Parts: sequence; structure tokens; C-alpha cells
Amino acid sequence: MDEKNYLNQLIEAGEKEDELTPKQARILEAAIEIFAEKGYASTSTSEIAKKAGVAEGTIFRHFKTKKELLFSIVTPVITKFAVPFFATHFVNQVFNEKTPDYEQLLRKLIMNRFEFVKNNIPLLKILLQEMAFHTEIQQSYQEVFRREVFPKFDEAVKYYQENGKLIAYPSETIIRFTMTTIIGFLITRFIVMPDVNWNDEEEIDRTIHFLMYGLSTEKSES
Amino acid sequence: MDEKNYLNQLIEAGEKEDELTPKQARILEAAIEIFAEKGYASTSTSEIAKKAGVAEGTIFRHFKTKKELLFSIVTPVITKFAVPFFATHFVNQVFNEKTPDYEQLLRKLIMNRFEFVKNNIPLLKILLQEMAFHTEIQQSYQEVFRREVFPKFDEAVKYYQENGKLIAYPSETIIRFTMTTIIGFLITRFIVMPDVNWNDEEEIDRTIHFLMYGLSTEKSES
DNA sequence: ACTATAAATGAGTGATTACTCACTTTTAGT
DNA sequence: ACTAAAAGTGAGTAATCACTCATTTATAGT
Repeated sequence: MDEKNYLNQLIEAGEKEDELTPKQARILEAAIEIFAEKGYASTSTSEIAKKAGVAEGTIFRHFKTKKELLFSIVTPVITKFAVPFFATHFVNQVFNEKTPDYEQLLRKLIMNRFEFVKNNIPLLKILLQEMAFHTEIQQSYQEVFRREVFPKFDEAVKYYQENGKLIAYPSETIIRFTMTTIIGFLITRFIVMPDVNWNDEEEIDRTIHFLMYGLSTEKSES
Repeated sequence: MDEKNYLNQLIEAGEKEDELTPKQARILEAAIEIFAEKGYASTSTSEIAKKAGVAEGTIFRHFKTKKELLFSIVTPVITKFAVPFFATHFVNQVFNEKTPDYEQLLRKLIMNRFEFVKNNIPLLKILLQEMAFHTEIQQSYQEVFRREVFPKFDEAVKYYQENGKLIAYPSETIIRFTMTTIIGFLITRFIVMPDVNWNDEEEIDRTIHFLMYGLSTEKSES
């Protein structure tokens, strides 16, 4: 039920792009590009119209306000990024296939999100930037995280802890370490330093290994 | 020489606050508060003037443009945050006192930066936000990092690697893991979830332990 | 082909923007 | 007390802003 529900949301969101008028699509494309580059607040609707090759009035025919244009860009990204971060798909896979350790789960998670970020850099830049100023976006993200991501993540962490594979920290702490490490890697890779020569495969391996075993060469005493 | 140089810069920056006119100080205070809350681009100079209790013209007597006002807020933060992140002070301490492991260095680093972030949240919010849109800020940060932070950090990491205490990753990778973990913790603690009940001492301990030994209960095979 | 509906237009609107400048007030050296 | 420089003022300015609306163009069902 719940599974079908968010799946439908994703499909809906995907199909919405086909329902768009060609001009509407061009408005969204132009807005995404400029928002990502200069930020929402310093982008004018006239500039968007110019880049999209439409009249300024056309923007307001499809989006009541400039803010609604922003939200219609950002809202789908939240579900698309957050949900598969630890979606049912993965968790089911873990429990059904009896994936033996957190490490393999991490690999799937990182590989999957790596590709997503790679293909959605401008959208994620906008989300990252504007979340700070719009409580609506914050709330939307929080809700999605609390409802879709956290419970599954929590369940998996506790499963591995019970099997003695994971350290006995509060699962919130483990989730925090896992997420900040992965997100930190992706932000460094694609936003802070996208131009240096990355050996992606190697860095992903190291990131997973770091998450599991840390930086020390000595055994942990815990 | 070099040490004295950036030390002087810090002292200079500190003294500059005393050189300020009372009204100039109130302008900066007001600007910091509003920039942090709504962002640079959606803050008007008239709003700053109103909050500071000065005429709008007074702002432009002291700061040629609105952008110069932003930079005079942000630039000192860069040096103040980045430099002690791994300043000579710490490194000297390590080598002179023969601090035996990376772990103790990490503790000093985290405790130090924890207090700094705690006391400068609005300034760091502004830096974090506006860095994305102003290449001048990015360049300034990069330069400070490459000149002041990285070489010292690099030196320390290699020292511990030679002593067999740290894993044989490229030191860039180790620095990246260390920084994203610490910054990720501080951002979660003070910006994303400042309102939940944090047991700071415990979380700092866990963060250090995670950095050193990871999440697994099993020994690393590397 | 007719027509109703939706899509698209762009000139126009009042509000707001960063910034200027002629002027007044305060400060500080003598 | 005098004065020159610095600090402070606020009305004014052109440009730009998000958004409206009367009008034209395109679409689709019959």
C-alpha cells in the first residue's frame, strides 16, 4: 500500500513531464539553469522568459507566482532524492536476499545515489540553496525523511546491530555518520571540486571502507 | 615569518572592529542578522538601514556597494574559520609535545571548532550560502585553504601514516573524510537540527571514534 | 467549417531596488 | 572658539521587479 503510494507519486511526477506544454517545459528548463547558477532570489522572471524564448506573461499563465515556479521544480526532487536513499526496494532486498552485511548495502546505496546526483546537479544545487530560506521546502523534506527514509534506515541498522555487525551506537548516530559521509563525498565530488581528476571507483571503495573501518590501522577496542 | 603574517592578519581583523564607528558597527550587526535569515539577494539596503537605526545613505558612506558590505562581513570569517582548522598552533603542539596519535589531535580540533561554530552561527550561515554565488568568496576560501590549512594538515597526516598509525590512503582522501565528518557533524548539530536535545560530549566522542574506527565491530583487514 | 476553450502574448502597472548628492551635524586638532 | 574633515542624513532617481490583462493565436471536439 504504502509502497505503491510513493511509487505512484514518482510515476506521476515522471508523467507530469509529458503533460507539459512545450513552452512550459522550456520555462522549467530555463528556470532550473538560471536558478542553479545565480540563485532564486537574484533571478528575474524576465530573464527566465528571455532564455526560454517565451513572453513573460506565459510564465504566469502556468505558474501563479515566481515562488510556485520554484516549488514545482524543487518538490519532485525531494522525493526523488530522499526516498531511494533508503527506499523499500533496498531494504526488502536486504532482508529477502539476506544480504550479509552493512557494507554491501552501503555499496548499493552509494552507487545508486552517485548516479542520481551526477544526473541532477543543477536541481540539487537549487534544493540545497533554497532549503535554507523557504520553510515550506524544509518541512517537505523533513516529512519525506521521517516517513519514508528514516524508518527503513532505522530498521536495517538495528537488524545489523542485533547480528553484531554494527557498533552499538544509537541508530540515529549511525544514520547521521552514514549520511554525512555519503553526502559529504557527493558534494565534494560534484559541487565543491568537480574539476579535479577523480578515480570514482576507488573513492567509492575508500568511502565504504572508511565508513566501516575508520582511518586507524589499529583495531577498535569497543 | 609566515606565521607572524597571518597572525597579524587576525589581529588586524580583530582590531578593525574597534576602529568602527558606532553606526558602522550597527550596520554590520543588522546586515549579518538579516543576511543570515533571508539571504543576501533578498535583503534590501533600506531594511538594513531601518534595523540598524541609521539613514540609508549612511550605509553607502561606509560601504561603496551592497556587495562590499557582504564581503566585509564574509572575508574575515574565512580566515577565522579556516585557519585554525589546522593552524600552526596545533601542528606545532603535535610535533613538540609528540602527541602520540591522530585521535588526540582530532579531539582538540573538534572541540576548538565546535566552540567557534557555536559562537558564529549567523556568520557561517552567510558564508555557506553566498559562497555558492560569488566567485570572489570561493577564490578567497580556496586560497586560504591551499596556503594555510592544507599544507599543515597534509604534513600531520603523513607523519602519522609514517608511524603506522593511519591508513595508507592518499592524504587528500584522509583530509576529506576528516573534514566532511567534522563539518557534517557541526552542520547537523547547529544548522540542520539545532533544536533536538544533543549530548554534545558524547557525540563528540562518538564522532572521533567513528573517524578512527568506523562503524563495524569487526577488525579492518587493511 | 464552426466554435468553445486553452495557450500565448507584450505593453502596462505600481512597488521596490541600489545608489547619489546637496546638505546638516559631529568630531577633533589647534 | 575656530575650522576643516569626517560622519550622517533623507529626498530623489532611473532601473528593475513580479505580476496583470485585454487581445491575439492555436487547439480540439463536433
